[in-house]
Amino acid sequence: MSELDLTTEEKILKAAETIFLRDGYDGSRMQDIANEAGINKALLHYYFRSKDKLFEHVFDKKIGIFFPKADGVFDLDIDFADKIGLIIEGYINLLRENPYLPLFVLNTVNNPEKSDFIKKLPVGLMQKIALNYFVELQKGKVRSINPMQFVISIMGMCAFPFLARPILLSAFGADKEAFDVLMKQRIEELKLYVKLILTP
Amino acid sequence: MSELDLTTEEKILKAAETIFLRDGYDGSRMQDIANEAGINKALLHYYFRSKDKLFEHVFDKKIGIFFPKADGVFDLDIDFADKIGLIIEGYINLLRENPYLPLFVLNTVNNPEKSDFIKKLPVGLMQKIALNYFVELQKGKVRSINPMQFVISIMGMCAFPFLARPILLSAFGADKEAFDVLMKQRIEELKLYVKLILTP
DNA sequence: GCCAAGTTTAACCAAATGGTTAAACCATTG
DNA sequence: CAATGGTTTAACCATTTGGTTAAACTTGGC
Repeated sequence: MSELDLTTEEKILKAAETIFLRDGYDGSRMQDIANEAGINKALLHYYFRSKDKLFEHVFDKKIGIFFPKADGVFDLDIDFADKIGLIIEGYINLLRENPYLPLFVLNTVNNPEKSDFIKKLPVGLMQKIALNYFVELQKGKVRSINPMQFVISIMGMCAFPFLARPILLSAFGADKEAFDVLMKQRIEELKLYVKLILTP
Repeated sequence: MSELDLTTEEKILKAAETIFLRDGYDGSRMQDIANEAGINKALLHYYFRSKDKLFEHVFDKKIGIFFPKADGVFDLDIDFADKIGLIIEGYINLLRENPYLPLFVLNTVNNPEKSDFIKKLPVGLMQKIALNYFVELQKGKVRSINPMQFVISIMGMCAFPFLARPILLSAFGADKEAFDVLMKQRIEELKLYVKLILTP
């Protein structure tokens, strides 16, 4: 099935993702999305009634990617640090494929006009990590720090470079390829951090 | 000098900061800024010729805050880890006063239409930290990791919670006050992280 | 008091933008 | 083949938006 075999609805959604993620909600024009999809602007309103509705479709899809499940990890018979390491590896590789995702999600949840969307956030994994940290803490197996701080640190160290990419490229004079190498390297780097931080 | 004693230009700039930081460039209306400043919309164009020009003024001011200097720190006669600790403390307290600053800056530098602004970034401190890390590394005083990774981690762990605030409040059922407590606590938390990561 | 310069305002304008409508097109089915 | 229902388009509409203009207002110097 080639690119041209997509249904109109799929073409619209794909185009909407491209434009919304690149330009943000306010910066996106329905005409731009129509052009990107190679169709008439009125067709957008035929399939999705309004810009808001179309955006919500895109957001609902993307939010599930940004907040992955990773349930299986906690059933594995390995150290807590190794479980976190697996989550980090999966997450950075996910963001390497979706570099604009973090800024898109953060903009939406910080937009006063989109505050309803906050209820939709599937924060289960974040809570699960904090909870498991707490359990390990009780067992005296990890350093005594606030589990919430730990979760924030993990998420931030994974997502921040993708948010600040233009700054990093500018500060360190790197290019796209160098950035991707840096992110691959970062996986092992963060696994080390985690072991250091967790060791009581 | 009360709030009402501000000159018109100062009132405009203050209002523009409020609106641009809250709503972003595309989400901001010149009329909203005029209302916030308590003046006529045409006055905006009298003092600053266009929305772009006004935005640039705000950006130039804010970018200097987001990228602080902190030069003095490196002349102090203390451990490298303590120098980084001081920078972290200053930076988190800065962001506590300017919680919308990180998203504002990241949006601007990620905006394809504002790519020129990237040249303006005063990334001196970032480079200085990386360089000093490298020097310490030569002396065998810190763990052997990539200095760039270290800088990214520090920045990310400081700035990310302010970017993801709505997510954190949602995930952990916290309120504004709890968040600020968490950020104050985070200063000591990050100082600990740094010591752990740096110790060879 | 009055002139000149800077300041502020109301009214206005053209372009952009989200959305609508009615007609044309096309594929399926009786 | 023609009727039907879903699909696509061009043209159109109302509102919003950044920006302009010309007149009114204020202030400082003579």
